[in-house]
Parts: sequence; C-alpha cells; structure tokens
Amino acid sequence: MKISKDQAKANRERVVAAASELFRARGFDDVPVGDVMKAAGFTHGGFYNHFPSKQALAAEALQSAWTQMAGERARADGVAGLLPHYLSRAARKAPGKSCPAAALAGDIGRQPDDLKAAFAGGLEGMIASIEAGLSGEGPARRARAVALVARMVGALMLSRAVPDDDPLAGELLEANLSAALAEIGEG
Amino acid sequence: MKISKDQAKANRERVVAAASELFRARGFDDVPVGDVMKAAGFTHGGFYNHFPSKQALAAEALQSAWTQMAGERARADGVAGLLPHYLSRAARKAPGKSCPAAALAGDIGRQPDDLKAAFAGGLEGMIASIEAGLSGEGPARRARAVALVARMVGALMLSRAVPDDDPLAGELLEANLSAALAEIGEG
DNA sequence: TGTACATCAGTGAACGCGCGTTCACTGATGTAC
DNA sequence: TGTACATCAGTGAACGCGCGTTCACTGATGTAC
Repeated sequence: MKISKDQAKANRERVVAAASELFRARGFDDVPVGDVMKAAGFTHGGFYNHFPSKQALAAEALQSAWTQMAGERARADGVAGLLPHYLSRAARKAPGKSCPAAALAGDIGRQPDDLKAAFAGGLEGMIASIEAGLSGEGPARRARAVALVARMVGALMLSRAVPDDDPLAGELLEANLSAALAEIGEG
Repeated sequence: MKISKDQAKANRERVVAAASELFRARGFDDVPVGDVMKAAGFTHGGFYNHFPSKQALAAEALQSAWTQMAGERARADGVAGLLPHYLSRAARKAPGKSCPAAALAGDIGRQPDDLKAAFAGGLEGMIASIEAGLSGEGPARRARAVALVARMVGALMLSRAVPDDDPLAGELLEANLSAALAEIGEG
C-alpha cells in the first residue's frame, strides 16, 4: 500500500530516530538495518526507499543525535547544571539516549571522512555551547572548553568500558565530575 | 608439517602481537581472524589450534596491548614526559601502537564482562602508574589521577574522530596537553 | 466533481558475499621401546 | 643409539549463518484530463 507523503516523511523520521538510539547503544556495525526498521515498526525491505545505504543512515542518525543533545544542553541550567547529568550513572547506563561523542567517538575514528566531518560539526557545537557557559573570554576560555569536553567524554566512555560492579566505574564519574566543577569554578 | 613446541609458542605470540596492533587500529569487529593470521604470516585455518575463539584472542590481545603500554610508561620520564608523547599527532595517527583505552574503550563498552574486566585491569594499572608520578597523596591524589586519565583518553579519541584537516583535531591535543600539564603542576 | 492511470512506500523473499568456525589432510617433532 | 608410531601445528577447502542490498509485487495516494 502506498502511504501519504506526510506519512512517509514521518515514517522516515521514525527510522532515523530509531537508528539514532540503536547506533549509540550498540554501535554502527552491531546494528543490522533490519533491527532499525523493526524498531521503527517496519519490515527491512523498505529501507532503501528512504536511504541509499546504511552508511547514509548512519550520517543522518548521528546528526539527529547531536541535534537532540543540543536541545538538552539548551534546557540545562548552565554548564554546572549539565555536568552532574552528563556524568551520572543514569547516563552511563543509557548510551542510546546520551552523548553521541561518548557513544560513538571510537567507531567514528575508523569511519570515512564525511562521517568524521558530521561528528566534528556536532562536537564543535558542544564545545561552543560549553564555552558560552564559562567565565573569562578569548582563546584561553576556548581552550578550557575543549579540555573540559575531552574530560567529560573520556570519563563517560571509560566508565562504560569497565564492569558495572567495578568501583572504578563510579570513581571515573565522580572524580571527573569534581574535577570538572572545580575547573569551571564551581568546585 | 608439525612444528617444534618452542616454535609453536613463538608463532602463537606472533598472532597475539598482530591482533594487538590490528584490533587497536581497526577495532575487534572490523578485523577478520584471517587478517590477523595473515599479518602473523599464517593461513587462517590454523587459528583454532591456538585459540578457542576470536573472542579469546581479543582478550589476550588486549592484555598484551596493556602490557606493552605499561612498559612504555615505565620508560617515560614521569607523567610530564609521558603526556606530550601520549597526546601527540604521532600517537593520533598510530592507534595500533598506542593506548588501548583510546583505541578500544568505545568497543569494550559493548563487550561481555570478562573483556571489560580485562580492560579495567589495564586501566587500573595506567591510573596507578600515573598516580605514582603525581605530587601529594591520599584519595585526592588518586582522584586527580583518575581525572587526568579520562582527559588523556578523551582527548586522543576525540582527536581521532575528527577529520585530519580539521583544526579541532590539533586543538583537542594541544588544549588538553596544556590543561594536563597545568594539572600536574608543570604548566 | 468524477474517472483512469501512474507513482511509490511498504512487504516479504531472495541474492551474494564475508566471516567465524570446522574438517580432512600433511609431515616434521617427540616419544616409546 | 636406532626404529616405529603417535602427536599436533599448519594448510587449504568447505560449511553455515547473518547481513547489506535487490527485486517483484501490492494497493492506496496523487495526478491528468
């Protein structure tokens, strides 16, 4: 059955949203196209009516994840309000709903340049919005924002790479949260 | 042809060494067993004479990478000597020969607990050896080491996830190197 | 406004390829006597 | 020390499965008149 244009567009967005979450949770390679389509409520054959390839979906899903994160940052109460949420056990457990950098930076390092560029765009947005929440100005403030983002992403990724019951998992979140708050002058 | 026991052991080590480098460079999933065996100079059929599964090789290769890194840390001139090497453009370009955390943390977050535990063991070693190079003592020093490692790993991973020609790639290394040196009191 | 036809999103089956794993075989090593 | 046999690392081919992608088909939507 054919579907109305509006419906088709909405369906396409459902696929991108599902991919955005599944790719963050399990990585590009470990999520078959069929799983994405099933999560969106479709059979996998129709995928290529919307996207030329899985790679193209990956790029859109990444963009979508970054856009979603930008919205969450905008709603947060400044950097000091964002940090405890970013470096929380809840975020650690929900990679599919959290920062695309912490979920996908490792994979993206091995992907083609167009995907890296999409990633860099989102990361730049994250750096800029964090810089805007810092005191001071000029290149020094920018450098502090860049350094802060690396700490946040590294801490969350490492915490996820350690077993749940290892004290190091919590330590990584807590020590970095304290250090980050101190860096922004809220420690 | 059968091979002498010593030779077989040496061959096995060649396979682990090849895997250690290839897995860091390209990730577990993107390196077929056949590629590892070829890099070690063998045909892929013999793999299962040495290892029960690819997963088992991954665990050994990870251990091997951590051991290699521990040696490099021991030879470095303290934390202040290690940092410029760790956060260098050379390290960024050679993931196969660099820190397993920066290369594999993302993948390991999605692997079974035994691999996470092997990862955590190596990471703990890295944290401990860095802590030993810091001034001060007690839980505060430990927390500084944990926070420093997250910054190092995050910076290297993010730099690799950004296109080579993006200024952000260098910025991530430089801003984090400066921040890290400042943190250890050498800035 | 109504009718005839073309479009195209979605379905479900199929294709082809790559990969992890298995297997029969080889022949030098290591062992039993 | 020498001889007969068992072992087992390495080879190369094959198996089976999953995944990305393609395809024939359906039938409601959208368009031409």
